[in-house]
Amino acid sequence: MGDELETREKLLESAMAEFSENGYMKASLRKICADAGVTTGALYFFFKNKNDLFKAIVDEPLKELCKLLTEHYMQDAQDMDSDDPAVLSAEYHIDTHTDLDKLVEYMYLHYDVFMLLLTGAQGSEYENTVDMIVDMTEQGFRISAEKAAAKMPNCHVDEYMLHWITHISVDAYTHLLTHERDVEKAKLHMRRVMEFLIKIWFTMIVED
Amino acid sequence: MGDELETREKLLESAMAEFSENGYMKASLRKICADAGVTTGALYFFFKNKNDLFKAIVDEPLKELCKLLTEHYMQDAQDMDSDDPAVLSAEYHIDTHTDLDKLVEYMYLHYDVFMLLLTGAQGSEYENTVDMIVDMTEQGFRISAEKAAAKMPNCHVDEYMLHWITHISVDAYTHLLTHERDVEKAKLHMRRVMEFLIKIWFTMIVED
Amino acid sequence: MGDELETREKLLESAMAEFSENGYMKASLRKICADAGVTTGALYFFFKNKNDLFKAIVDEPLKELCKLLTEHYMQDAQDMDSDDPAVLSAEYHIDTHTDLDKLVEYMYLHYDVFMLLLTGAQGSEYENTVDMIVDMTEQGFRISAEKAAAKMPNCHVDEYMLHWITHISVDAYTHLLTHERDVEKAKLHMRRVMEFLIKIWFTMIVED
Amino acid sequence: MGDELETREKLLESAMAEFSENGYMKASLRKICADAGVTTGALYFFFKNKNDLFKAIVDEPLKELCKLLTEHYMQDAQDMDSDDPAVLSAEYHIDTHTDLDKLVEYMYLHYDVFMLLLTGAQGSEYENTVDMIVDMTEQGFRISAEKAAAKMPNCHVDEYMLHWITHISVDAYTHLLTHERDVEKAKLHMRRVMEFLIKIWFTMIVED
DNA sequence: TATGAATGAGATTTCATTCAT
DNA sequence: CATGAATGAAATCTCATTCAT
Repeated sequence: MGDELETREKLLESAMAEFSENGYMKASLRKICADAGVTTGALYFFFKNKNDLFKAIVDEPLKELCKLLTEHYMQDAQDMDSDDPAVLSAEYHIDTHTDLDKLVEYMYLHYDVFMLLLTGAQGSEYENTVDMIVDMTEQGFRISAEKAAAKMPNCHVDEYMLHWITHISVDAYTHLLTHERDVEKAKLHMRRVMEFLIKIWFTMIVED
Repeated sequence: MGDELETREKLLESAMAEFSENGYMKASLRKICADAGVTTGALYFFFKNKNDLFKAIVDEPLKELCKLLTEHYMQDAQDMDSDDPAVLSAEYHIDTHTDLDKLVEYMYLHYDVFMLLLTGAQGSEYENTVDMIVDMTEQGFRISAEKAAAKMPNCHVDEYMLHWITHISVDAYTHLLTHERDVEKAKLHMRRVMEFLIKIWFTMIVED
Repeated sequence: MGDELETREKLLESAMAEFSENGYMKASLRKICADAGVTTGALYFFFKNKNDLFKAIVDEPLKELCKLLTEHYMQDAQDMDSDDPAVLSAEYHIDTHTDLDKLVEYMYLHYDVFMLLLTGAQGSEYENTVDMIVDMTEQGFRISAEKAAAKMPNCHVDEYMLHWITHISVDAYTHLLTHERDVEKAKLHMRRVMEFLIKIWFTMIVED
Repeated sequence: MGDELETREKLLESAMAEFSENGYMKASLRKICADAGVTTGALYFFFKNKNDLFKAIVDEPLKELCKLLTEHYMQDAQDMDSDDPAVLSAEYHIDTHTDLDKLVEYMYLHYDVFMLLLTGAQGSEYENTVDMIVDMTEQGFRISAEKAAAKMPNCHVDEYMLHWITHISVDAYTHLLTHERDVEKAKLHMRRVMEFLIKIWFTMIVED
């Protein structure tokens, strides 16, 4: 009993280790199997191929992350509908963005997985994960930004700045993961970074 | 005449294409040779190995870029020695940083090479080029920032913000290359991005 | 059934043939695989690399040979401790060295392997096998010779003659293998050769 | 003037070094050319191919050695025609074999060449040089031995012992070269070795 | 004389994947 | 569920040799 899961689990563990150490491309399935104490046949019983094995490690955490992000951006956009003129101030958003702590917490809960996704996915179907998240984020940002711009006379959203601010906003998380292993410290860093990102955020709305 | 250079040049061309399309690791020397219309032996007459071929493409532009960067950071640090209190204002630096146009111009002059270096060097000896540039930049930033901090009472440089601002400053160039192919537009984008980076820059100096 | 061993065995067979014909260095793994009717991948399932394949052929017989030699030299040295003055006579040793028949027999049992080891190992980790055996033998000879010298007034072992006699003693076996395929005849040859080697043996002990 | 010879000579020198270091097979013509400061084309102007280059180094000394050997063996055989019964004694030959000093001297005059021939010729047309010398020697030995046997009633030459004694006689020179770099010491060693070889020599003549 | 370029065949090794059992 | 065996294609690299100039 449990033996069925054990092999699969052992494979996932050694795959995690190998992928993290060498990245998707250079990772060797042979080594993963050897480390798990099974032969390649076993691996191919549980997983369709190399990519499928990678997916089994990263897909769920990634999906959950996307869910959290979507929720956050939707809330953000909704807030912008408020009549309160404060929604156009950085301070307002700095206060409301405390929910991003949850995001940091989740990422550090699956620290290894996200490190892998962000730094070792080249060659797999996840190699464009960051781009994908950036795209998602950009859509969220655009909606909010356009709502904000509508409240300001003769203003519109500058496309390049939207791109770039989105990019560094997402990138801030990658940077955090790769430079700070401690969750609590990470949250503190991120709060300060977020403060400045929000301040910059409004600069993407420019006069016509 | 010209035949002497032709094969080497053809190899460099098809190598450029293959490396750009597939990245260093997945690039196939066979394909490079086939595309150049020669045998693998010919390649090994001109280049020691795969890495050496890559180096032949990227090394010189990279060296020149580093030179430009070093010069810029040295000038920057020197400016900070001025008694003019304006050196502590963002505006001053926004004006003096127009020389970064030259950097953008140089990068776009070798657009393909820098795209390759920044996005496809994994597996080669250049896989840490971005980190290396970030390190260089961080040293430059730290010197200037400490000089600025010395002029402000009870202030010091925050390490994490230094890291992060350095990172996004360097990253801004990668982002530019990957999102804007036109040099002139690129220069305009970069000027605006730089404005905000400079504004943020002073926020890394915090009260004790 | 039996199929499991077949491929590995076929590979060892064709490897034996190819190594014997061309020596380790010139031997082609491609040819070995082709002769065995499998692809190179199959070879690398069973053997780590070219050297490992060679080892699989020669290691065990070599180890056994070393064991036999060690036993012989230890017995020899022990005999020298005897108070019987006959131990200083060639005749005594000619009688006691009949156990070397076993050595010849063992070598002819693995005739091909020892031919390969002695004449075709250049380039492999076994290229110094003969030197190694000579070293082992020299140690054995030295111990016995010094014991003998101790029994003779004002005598010591001459180093060069020790070297040389050791060398031709070991070499006698190589010579035997390369010049006589029949075991029984080989044993007869070796007995006569041994007679003379023993006679020479005492000449390495010279007056001070 | 002399430039023509210079390149050829430089090639021979670096070839000597490379062959000695790596043996014929592993030696790289590229490296030889590089070390000589020329390109492969130059090499192929002076030498037909790799083997021809090797030949240019070793052929003349080898031919001279063969001449010396032939002369020695012819003299030896002639001596045997003497009516002096002393020719059947070891002592007689120990005295007359002083001319072998010349042989040792010649070999040490071309020390590197003979070392190369004896230990690094595998793969070249000279890989059987030792065998060839053994064959020559065997012919010489056989003639002398048969003349000696004719003087002794009911005696004949034992083939295997003839083989073996020939072999170790030739081998003694290889052993000398590989174990003693000093000519004078080498001559002393060889005299002692020769003494015993001559003593053994007569044992190849056995009763019918 | 010698260069510089190029050939073409070969080497060993690694890999993800498949499949009968 | 898992093994052990095998595939087959591809990888990088090395080499002696050739040849136009």
